[in-house]
Amino acid sequence: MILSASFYARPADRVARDLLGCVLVCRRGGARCSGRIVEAEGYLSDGDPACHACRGRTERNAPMFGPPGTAYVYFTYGMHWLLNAVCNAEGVAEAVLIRALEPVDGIETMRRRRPNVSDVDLCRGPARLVRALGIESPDNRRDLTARRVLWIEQGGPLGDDDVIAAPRVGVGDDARRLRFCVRRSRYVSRPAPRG
DNA sequence: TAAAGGATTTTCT
DNA sequence: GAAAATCCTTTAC
Repeated sequence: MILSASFYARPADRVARDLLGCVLVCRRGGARCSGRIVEAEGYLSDGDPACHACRGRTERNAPMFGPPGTAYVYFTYGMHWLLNAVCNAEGVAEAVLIRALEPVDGIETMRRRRPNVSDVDLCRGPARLVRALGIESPDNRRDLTARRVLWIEQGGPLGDDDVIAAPRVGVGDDARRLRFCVRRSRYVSRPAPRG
């Protein structure tokens, strides 16, 4: 079952937790790839300096102000694309960064897209999973979710030991807020959060 | 195994 | 002009 907009119409920290175990599906170029979400990070609108929208709306972060369930894909560090799911009510700029997947379908396609990479590393990292799913393209700025190129399906229940809730230190020494990061035990993008 | 540094371009101040 | 929600390779231990 594909998650509805109402699933995302909540604070990003809650959505991040509930996205664990769900399956992210991407259909591009005739190939269908999917992976189970094992790490996600919520960015709240309430003064988080690491949130792209903390200084208001810009051309880049405009999708964050859109309806819940919108895909927000942006470019950073000169070479990486990152995927977010927009959360909370329309006009409230919150999102969940998808940080790592456990590959489910289309692994051969992922291997072609990421040659010379071990299976464990195919989707272990927010930029890595974007490459494995083939999301990088000139039409990144469009609403991939609404166009049904990209969607997230409901996952199975998680065990108590499956979920790790860890605060992540914000960007810069003056970070005033800890973001909420949730992970499962395998395929996490980093061994442990700082702080 | 861990740490450090380079790659590279968009965005905002 | 500086910083950025990162990744990959090299180097050191």
